[in-house]
Amino acid sequence: MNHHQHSSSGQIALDELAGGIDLQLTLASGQSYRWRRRDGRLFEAPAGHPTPWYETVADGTVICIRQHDDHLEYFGSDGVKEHVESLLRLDDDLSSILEAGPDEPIYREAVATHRGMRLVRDSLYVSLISFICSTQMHVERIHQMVQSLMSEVGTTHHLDGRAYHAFPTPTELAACATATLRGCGLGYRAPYVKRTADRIVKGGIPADATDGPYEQRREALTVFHGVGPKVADCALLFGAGELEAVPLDRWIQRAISAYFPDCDGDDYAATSRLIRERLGPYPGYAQTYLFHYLRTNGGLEDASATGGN
DNA sequence: CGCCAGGCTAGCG
DNA sequence: CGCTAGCATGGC
Repeated sequence: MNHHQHSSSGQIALDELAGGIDLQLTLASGQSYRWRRRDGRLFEAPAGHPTPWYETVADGTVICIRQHDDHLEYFGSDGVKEHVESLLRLDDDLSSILEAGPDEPIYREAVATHRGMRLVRDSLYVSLISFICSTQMHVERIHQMVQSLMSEVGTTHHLDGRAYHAFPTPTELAACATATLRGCGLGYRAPYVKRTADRIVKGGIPADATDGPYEQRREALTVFHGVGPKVADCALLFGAGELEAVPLDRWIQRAISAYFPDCDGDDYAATSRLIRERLGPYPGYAQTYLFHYLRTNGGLEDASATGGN
């Protein structure tokens, strides 16, 4: 299949992107796990520019992209440019979004350290399965699991003699034996993924999970096995462009006790409301900066000790 | 070796 | 309802 696809390529000047972009940071910050770096070392910073190629397949379109000093270079099958713009949220005015964030020292440190990280825009389905895999797991290993699902179960596309793997469709996942999914490293999450894929094949994603108020959509997504409020928030933020969503994972919970103790509510929904009020007009963006900063810079070590002020 | 990782489910009281 | 043991797996 996909025999002679037309290829397409081009450039996007960085000064056309308000706030610029750090491609490596954006694709290796634990938001999307569908990207493969061609040198196989996604989580090591590249030596310089141009960066290695990053590649994936979305909606049957092969997408390759790398960063130069003053532009992004893309290459792939027809429609690659539109997919790049959408997947990397190139329409976001990053400088305005980051500036509008909360006037909190920990947030400003995170932005100063990781400026250029954009949110991604995957599909709800891809994010849902990816984050079902994410529970009790390191970011690096989530990436291994998803990459394994793509290469073992997903459809292989070819462009100019090179092979690219797509994220498996619900039908492809549902057709897998649980043992196959365990073979991809999913562990106890294998039956969660299988049952969720089965359900999507039979009934799709319910309408109240894709339309309506944010909190209702988060609740609606929990009908899927292996999906609680945190996984639902990740799916909505990274897979449905819901910038209101603030996934309350261990790191953010710790940040709340250390920096925003008054936002510690009685349950997930209550804490979510309190912290969202605190994080400015784009809570999901602020959360992603905090998460990445705390996870990679040990930003909580000294904070809990110096309680005073 | 024991602990931890972008939590959730099931089974208790 | 609220509470929590158990869950697979690999890296440190």
